Amino acid sequence: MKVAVGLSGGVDSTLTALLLKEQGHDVLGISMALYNDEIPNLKLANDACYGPKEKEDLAEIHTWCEKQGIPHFILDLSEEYKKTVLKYFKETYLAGQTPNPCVMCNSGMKFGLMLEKAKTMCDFDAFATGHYARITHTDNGAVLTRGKDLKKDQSYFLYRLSQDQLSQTLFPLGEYTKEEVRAMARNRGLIQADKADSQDFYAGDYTDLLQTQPKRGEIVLASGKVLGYHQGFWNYTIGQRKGLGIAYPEPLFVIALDVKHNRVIVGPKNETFATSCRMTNVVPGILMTNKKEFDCLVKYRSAGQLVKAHVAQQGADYLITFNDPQPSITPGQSAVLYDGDFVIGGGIIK
RNA sequence: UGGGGUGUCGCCAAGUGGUAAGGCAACGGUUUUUGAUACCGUCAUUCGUUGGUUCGAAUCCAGCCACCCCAG
Repeated sequence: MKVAVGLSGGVDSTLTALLLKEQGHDVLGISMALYNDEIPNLKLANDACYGPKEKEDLAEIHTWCEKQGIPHFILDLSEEYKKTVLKYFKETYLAGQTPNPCVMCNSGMKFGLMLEKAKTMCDFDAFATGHYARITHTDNGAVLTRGKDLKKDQSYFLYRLSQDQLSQTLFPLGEYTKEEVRAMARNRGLIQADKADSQDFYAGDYTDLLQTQPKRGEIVLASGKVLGYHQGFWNYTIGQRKGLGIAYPEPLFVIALDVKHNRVIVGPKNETFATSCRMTNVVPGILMTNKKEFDCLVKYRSAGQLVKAHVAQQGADYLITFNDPQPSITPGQSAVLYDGDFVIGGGIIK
């Protein structure tokens, strides 16, 4: 089979390409170039998706592909990235919400525009990436499934993939743990084997991307009592504790952002809890077809735990009611619904 | 300038003769394909100041300084 592999230059995607090649597939590599110099002076960092370091990473992976005899295509998608991910990122923060850039990049760029563009340039039967997730094929269609390594599972970032996207995708690493992947990479002598693991969306100050001017506002308790000042509500996210700079008898967390008055509302831990939230812009998986109300597990923050909840459709949206009150449910973040390892669907918290 | 009170880390605050708790904040790190959370670590040789008593004081005494309150 002819397989196109999305290559970022890290251990995971590189090993993915190698494993597929070892399995006898006809492998070709595709990478996106996202950064052009339009936003100047961005921080040069080793482990971020977006930034000036990209050029170096692409050169490295290109060289590696040449040595492996893998055809490699670099697609310039910087304009598209700006129009989708960066715009979304900026608008969400300025609306007082917290974006999921990785989620949007996966569905819109990697499995979206990049895949489309690649198809116009070359021919392949399937698309593979180094994500830690699996796809279960059923009679009704493909179901996104958690990776075997639950510590590294990335299904949360992939829930917006459509049936069409899932059906042509391979996640070879979904069957392995990160440890096993690193070991396999070392055994094969991959220079990326011990590269730093996680990559941030952007390594520098987020205001570099928002391109806003500092604007002083109040940090207040729910009662309205002013405790301090900030330089723009968009620098905060709900649930945040660090960086408030306020000395108080107990730790304070951001509980709401008041965009209209440029105020950050804070409170002690017990004020961060809520029992329900509304989910909009929902992408239903096939397990959600014709279901208006059901119990399931929900992950409402990327590094969060799965928690029990009841989901009920309300017009175009869904109401999620948690069995136990949950801390810091954040508008803009994704809520992903699970049935065991299977992803039922997901949406954006309103 | 009569009376009373207070002065310990950026904020709050224990400690009343035996050699500076704790919370918050901050900083550093771990975890994390979202700057959340969580976790680990660091953070006053010094207690407004000067002098005295004592083997030994942040703790006792005296002067001074600062701030607060009540009176005038």
